[in-house]
Amino acid sequence: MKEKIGESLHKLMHNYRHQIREAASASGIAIPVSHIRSLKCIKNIKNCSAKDISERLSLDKSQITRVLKELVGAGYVIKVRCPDNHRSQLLSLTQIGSELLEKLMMLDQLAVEKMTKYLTAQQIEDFIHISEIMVNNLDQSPSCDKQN
Amino acid sequence: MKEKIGESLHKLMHNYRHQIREAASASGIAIPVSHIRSLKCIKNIKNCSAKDISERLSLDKSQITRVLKELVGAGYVIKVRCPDNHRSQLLSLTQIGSELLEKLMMLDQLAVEKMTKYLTAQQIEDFIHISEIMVNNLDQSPSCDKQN
DNA sequence: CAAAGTCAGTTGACAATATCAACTAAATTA
DNA sequence: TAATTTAGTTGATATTGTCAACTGACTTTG
Repeated sequence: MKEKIGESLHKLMHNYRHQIREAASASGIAIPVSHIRSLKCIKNIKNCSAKDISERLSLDKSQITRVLKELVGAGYVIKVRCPDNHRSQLLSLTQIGSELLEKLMMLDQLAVEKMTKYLTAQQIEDFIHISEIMVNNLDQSPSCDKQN
Repeated sequence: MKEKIGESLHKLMHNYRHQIREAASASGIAIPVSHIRSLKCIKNIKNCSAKDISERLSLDKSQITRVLKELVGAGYVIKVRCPDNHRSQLLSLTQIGSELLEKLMMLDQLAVEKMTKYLTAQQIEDFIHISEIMVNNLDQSPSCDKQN
């Protein structure tokens, strides 16, 4: 049984991402998933910096740099030098960035609704809980001393 | 709560794939995950064709063509024209392909063991079951009439 | 204070995964 | 036989992931 878990995850992930992209593009929004995830971080993290996103999403900081470059370029996000620490820079959503994210989050919610059809709240909760346990089990990987 | 599911999945997937890659490369094997998944298909599907892999893994057939090209080039897989249907070609593992896959599957099993630590068999089963429900919920996507 | 180290972010290079469209050759069917 | 379908290939390109070297700003420490 256990050995099916890997393929289940791959497939689920594939379908979920597909659903998100599809829904966005069906609404005339063309934006990669990583951009969406980054936007969410900026909204949810107080005084969010690039590093915060990188950590929250477990993505390489170089990837975040590039995502932000596009989001800033498109006018969805602005960077402000952090007044008390010139190394980091505070990110915030612009007006249109907020509006975009709002739409995207609605679409994401629809995707989740569709995905979790036939499931009870308890099942969903358990699922997330187990996911988190597994994430933690893998996180303290012995070869993960790098804290980038 | 529900809204956390997306990020949980992303993170879990990221860690799981990382674990697999890491374990393989720690054993001196350098091979992408998609190659491993394809090898598994060839082993598990009787008279496996490229199309079978593409369907089983929900991957684009062009991706499979390329993966197979490398696996054949590396001597892990051989293609034989299907005697009764010259359009398709039967895939099978070579000796070293089988040996490689055997090692890889052991590593994968270790990864799964690590990932599912602290989880009961029941929890794992439930998790997989719920995953499958969600996969199905997303599968009959209205915009998925393409049966590539 | 100045050299050495740390930290946040950037850049370049590249590997791996995903998507789409046009194409070939073989098989089906109408 | 002509039209269509099927399996696989190829080319192009987008997205995601990884690594290493680098800059500029802070911190530590001698």
